[in-house]
Amino acid sequence: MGPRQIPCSSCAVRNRSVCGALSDDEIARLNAIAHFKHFGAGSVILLDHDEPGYFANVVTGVVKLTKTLGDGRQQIVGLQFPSDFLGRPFRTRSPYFAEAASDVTLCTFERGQFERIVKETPGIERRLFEHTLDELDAAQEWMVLLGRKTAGEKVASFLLMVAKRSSQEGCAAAASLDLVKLELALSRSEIADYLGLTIETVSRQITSLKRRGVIVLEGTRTVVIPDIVKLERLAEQMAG
Amino acid sequence: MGPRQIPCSSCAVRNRSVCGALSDDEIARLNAIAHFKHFGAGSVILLDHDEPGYFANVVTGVVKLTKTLGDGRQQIVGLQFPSDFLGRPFRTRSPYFAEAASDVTLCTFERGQFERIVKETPGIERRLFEHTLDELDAAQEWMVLLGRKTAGEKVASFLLMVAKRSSQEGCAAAASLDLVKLELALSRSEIADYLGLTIETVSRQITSLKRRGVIVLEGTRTVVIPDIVKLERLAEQMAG
DNA sequence: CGAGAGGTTGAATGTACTCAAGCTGGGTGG
DNA sequence: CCACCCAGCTTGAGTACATTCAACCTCTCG
Repeated sequence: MGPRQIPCSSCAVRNRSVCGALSDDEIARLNAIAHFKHFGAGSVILLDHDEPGYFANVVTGVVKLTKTLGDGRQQIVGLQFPSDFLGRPFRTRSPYFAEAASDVTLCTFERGQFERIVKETPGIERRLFEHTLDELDAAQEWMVLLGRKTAGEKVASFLLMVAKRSSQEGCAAAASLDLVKLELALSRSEIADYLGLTIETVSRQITSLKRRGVIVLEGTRTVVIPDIVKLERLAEQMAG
Repeated sequence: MGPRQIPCSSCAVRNRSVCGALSDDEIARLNAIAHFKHFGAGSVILLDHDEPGYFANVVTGVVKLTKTLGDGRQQIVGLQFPSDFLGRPFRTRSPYFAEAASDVTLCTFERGQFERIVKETPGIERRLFEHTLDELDAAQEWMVLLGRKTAGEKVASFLLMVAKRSSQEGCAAAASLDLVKLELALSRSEIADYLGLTIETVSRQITSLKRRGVIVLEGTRTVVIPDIVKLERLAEQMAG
């Protein structure tokens, strides 16, 4: 948990994270308080209703944000990929439970120090604001999925979303759109909690996509998408 | 559409809106560019994918924010009550369709002028940020409802949310919690679009609540809640 | 080789949807 | 003043989609 292992200049998420578009001086100040932290798949990052000790950029891996009802029903309300920012500025309590969906590396900033720097550097606050707006857009987009899409459309939309976020990581290399290959960070049960479905329904829909040749499975977590346009059509109108 | 008809000092939403906690100077600058606009129930406030000409505080009435799928399926992704802020700062295109659910009064700020003032007064940007965080919280809370709650729980949760937001308006007077009376701004069809249900299901659930004495209807849009605690229980576990 | 977690598949069930008819209240015109 | 109309809402019957319950498969790990 020592100081960051790599300089910001060679950080994989430097440009897309809140650190993007900051001046050298601003970066330097953040760098001074940054510490890398590693979390094994399944480990808890942030407790519900807890006061988080730090903010963080996701550097590698996927973090899932979960809300739970009194009787145990769960809903994943957000997935964070590399370059996403973890933590609510100006809020003392976390509204969700954060857990490492895969092995995760975070670039953390101790709460008090971070808030002090933010107060003095308006550029950072602006970046945080933009990230929050992105999160809001994603949440409202997902509301449409949860409220109005069929199980088939939900699963197709989920695969598309993962494909898009994953291809961002490897720069624009995978932007060719043909023959996308992706690794699912989530189990079937987690996918179900993200889509508002049950495990069995998710499994059946994935099988159905496989049978129709829309996707090819290698094992249970590696998905190849031969024709992403076909999948896109299925994400909005399952009939097509 | 002239300049604001009332001074900020006597504005009904002054304290809770983005104008709250601003200095006299900051308020004065906003006031200088503020214009009231009225919208009849059902009229369009903002087109999907459009570049909005202004930002605004909701002063009276309710604004609904809608997203639509290719085949016409709709989902309301947000409801804005008095003191809520309309418009995405730093974004040029609106991600949703905004419509007056009831008669609405907005306190508008012309886009360019507003952005100039925001740039010069960090206090305002901070307030906008806080409002965006509230919106994100609400969206994620609603994701749980859409993904994991039953029809009965959804309708109960909806009534509770309206009760809470409405009682805020009349100060804390209605905070007594006993015998809450509220006016629904939304039609059954709009409630359905907010809850991810059909008209018929919403109607049946409301009827069921009525039969069980949890609510009393006066006409179709006025709801009396004799025992709000009972409704709260139904919002999380319909069995209870 | 056995155990167990994660995943798939099958059959039966149930919740919410669809389709359809009927009701209610406000507004209009005869 | 009443009859009529229409939109919004309610109610009913049948259906479909996703869920539940259960069995089985498959891989990994000890």
